[in-house]
Amino acid sequence: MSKILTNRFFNRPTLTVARELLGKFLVVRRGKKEIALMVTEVEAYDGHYDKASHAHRGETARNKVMFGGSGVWYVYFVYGMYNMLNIVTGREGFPAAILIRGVEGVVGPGRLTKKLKITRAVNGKEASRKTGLWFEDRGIQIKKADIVRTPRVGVHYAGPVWAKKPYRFIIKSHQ
DNA sequence: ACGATGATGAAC
DNA sequence: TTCATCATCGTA
Repeated sequence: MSKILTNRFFNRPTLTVARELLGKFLVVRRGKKEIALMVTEVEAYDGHYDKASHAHRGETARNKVMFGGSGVWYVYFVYGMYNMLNIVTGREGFPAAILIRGVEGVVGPGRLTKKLKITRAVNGKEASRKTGLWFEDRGIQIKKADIVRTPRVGVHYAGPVWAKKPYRFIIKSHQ
């Protein structure tokens, strides 16, 4: 039995959602087929005060969906090559999102979007069946003891404090 | 260790 | 309008 995750799930503290997103399934529909892969690695970007977050310098054309309601995709293009897939969390007006860094069999945020053909076309759209890209709870529970937390990757610019925050969550058996 | 490759945002 | 930077990855 599987349940589609909605605003109800994402409209909570970002770190809580990040931890609970491990073990859930990212589902992408292509034609008649649905591909479901378990989420194994994520990173939280939490609030305008988070110096590693795009939202730290205020709202811009790129990051505006982070400031909106939760349960919405935030996809941006970086390094001239890669789309990064995020899901917006927290209440409207509070800029936060979770970067999906890895799913079963695909490690790395750039590889993930490339392999699943996820582009900025879904930016600002709801994570739902209608969009063709969503999350499901398929009953798998990841125990706290089976989760590793580390600093986030590639955020040296955030300064010593924020670069070291343990906002990256990985399923131990997938690290 | 480094280059690919282009959008972004801040400075000018 | 220019310019440094970038929530990365493949090749070496």
